[in-house]
Amino acid sequence: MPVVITLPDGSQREFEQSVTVMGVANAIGAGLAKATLAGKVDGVLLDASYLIEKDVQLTIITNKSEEALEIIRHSTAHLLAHAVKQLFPTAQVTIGPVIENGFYYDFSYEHSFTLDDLARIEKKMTELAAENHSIERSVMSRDEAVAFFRKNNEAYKADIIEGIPGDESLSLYKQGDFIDLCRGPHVPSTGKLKAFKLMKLAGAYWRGDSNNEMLQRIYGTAWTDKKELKSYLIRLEEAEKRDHRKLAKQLGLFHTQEEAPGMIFWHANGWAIYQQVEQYIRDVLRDQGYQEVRTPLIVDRSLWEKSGHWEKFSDDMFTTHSENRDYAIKPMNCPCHVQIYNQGLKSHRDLPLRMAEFGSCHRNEPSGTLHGLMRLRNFVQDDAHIFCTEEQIQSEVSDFIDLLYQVYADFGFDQLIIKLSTRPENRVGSDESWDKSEKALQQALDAKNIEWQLQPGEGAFYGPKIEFSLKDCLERVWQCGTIQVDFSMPGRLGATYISNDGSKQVPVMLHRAILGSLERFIGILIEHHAGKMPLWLAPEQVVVVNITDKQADYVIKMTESLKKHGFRAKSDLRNEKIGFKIREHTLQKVPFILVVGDREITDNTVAVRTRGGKDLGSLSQDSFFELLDAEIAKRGHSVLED
RNA sequence: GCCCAUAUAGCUCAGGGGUAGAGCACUUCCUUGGUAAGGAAGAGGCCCCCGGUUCAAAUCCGGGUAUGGGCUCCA
Repeated sequence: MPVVITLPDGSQREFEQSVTVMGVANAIGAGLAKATLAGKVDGVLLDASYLIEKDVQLTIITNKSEEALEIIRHSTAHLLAHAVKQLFPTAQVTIGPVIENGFYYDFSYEHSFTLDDLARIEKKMTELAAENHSIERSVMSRDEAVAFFRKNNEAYKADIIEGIPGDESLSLYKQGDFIDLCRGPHVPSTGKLKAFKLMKLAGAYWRGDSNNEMLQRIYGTAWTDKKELKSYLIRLEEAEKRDHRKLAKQLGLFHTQEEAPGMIFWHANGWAIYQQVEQYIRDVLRDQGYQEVRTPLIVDRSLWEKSGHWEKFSDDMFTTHSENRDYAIKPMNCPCHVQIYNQGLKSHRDLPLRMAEFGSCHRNEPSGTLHGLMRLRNFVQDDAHIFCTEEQIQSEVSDFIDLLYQVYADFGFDQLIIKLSTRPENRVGSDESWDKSEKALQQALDAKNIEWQLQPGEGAFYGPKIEFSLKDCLERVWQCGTIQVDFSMPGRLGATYISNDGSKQVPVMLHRAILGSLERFIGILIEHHAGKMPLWLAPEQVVVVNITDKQADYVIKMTESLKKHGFRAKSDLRNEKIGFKIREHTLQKVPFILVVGDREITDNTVAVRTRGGKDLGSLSQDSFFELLDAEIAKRGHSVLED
């Protein structure tokens, strides 16, 4: 039967009979055929070997196509498994998906792979690619496939297939003597895979369940050509230079040590940033009608039993005792806030009541999860709880989201990842309340045209939540802000208010944080700015340097004047050449360097240089102060930056 | 918590069964130099901790701890 193929440019080609994607490419030209990786047939990605039997729209996928990378990475994952099976025949394959910038493959193998093995595997992959094995698709029934993989001692694969409905047929891909179950599509032959690199070894639980065996995961990256690969590796290297732990050492921000794992020793420079952030949020919250409070660090176990945390999280809480009483070091502030709320009778007229605290919390996080400033055992949140009625949830959530966006913009963030997590299986509260509050959260997001992802079943046991996340320098996602509805705790801890009909009611509680952990937020902030903090946050804003000893008095006077005006400034009077001092302060990322020589003294000015190396010329003290004030007022919206 | 790797001077790192190495930083001296490294000399080490093997361990082996990369978890 003749088929008509419509190409992306609208042109049509007619074939006498059914034709493969590759066949069409060949008909168009040998060059295209050589470049063909796969085809998109009526919008569906399929192998180049796919036989077209009816009239279709066809896009030939080559290296230049948007879809090429995914296919290449997928095929490279297979190439990895192929190589591993050749070198380690008793290793069992499991799954090997494509991820951002690459792929991984999980293996079960009696011995641990070493870094040397990794190099050997990569070499074998290169060989297999050079041998240019054709990659052939075939189809099996589910039961055949199970039997096939069982026979080949691939228990994991067989398990995966057994989970697939029995009436479905499955596609298998064969390259050389390696056969894997796969949906496809794949490149036509291993020779198409030219730019890949194995990146790291890691452990990963079978089926993502920590009760299961730990498999060995090999991560790799793959690109359309060597140049792309190289530029990716360079980008990675650059990103690693922005690591907040590295910058913390270089800039003297904080340190950690063995005696206090998961806790931070803030140095003067880091603490200056921290204080700016905290004070900024404090001002914002006060303007938004929050009251700031302070509650104890250590609280009797009985309160945590009442709140339900003891039962669920006692293993993760630090405890202490004295005079036959057990205490927990608080892992969160909310039960204490309810205690403040409970002092004195509350009326519906008091609601919404917004209570904030920069409370220091401790959680005994598992050792393997600690990570720089991002995941700690001691952290401070810009935590607050809003006691309100169910009717007030929506507007409180809406106001909160507006506030959060405003704050993030002030810090220079515009890319947020937003997720809505809904009711989990184990939960408290009526379905009606869940319906209402999930809807309130969703509507608040939708009303602002915010893009968000749904995470069904991922809510807390006491209510649904919205999470606001940012990425670190290596694109890892960290939750920062959040707003959570809580139906449970106010009731458990006896919070009530008198409603307008005179009856006692239990308020709803909204847990909310804009930045989340200040430590984590500052970590991301450091990476986001690569250590070059915007002027309002910079630990040292200005350094005044003399050229020779002659200008020392003028420099000291200038520095004092800067300090008096509230700027963070210091003098550098060391007996060093001006170039040396400039280099040092530039590397320390001080936003402004003021150079004072005899000329400046004569003219009563300062020569202003930015850390980006820009010369702003000689300015009078007043005009420089104006420049600083204007720049500070812009916060993260600055355009002057370097 | 689990898997893998790492731990040497203040920092970045090299080395390796028998006096511990470099660069930068630091101290002192010389130098007073106009926009990213002036010169010379000097000082600096529980080679993460605890065991074992060995005539001898920083080095090899075992166990801890911390850190890094993942996985799981995250009120």
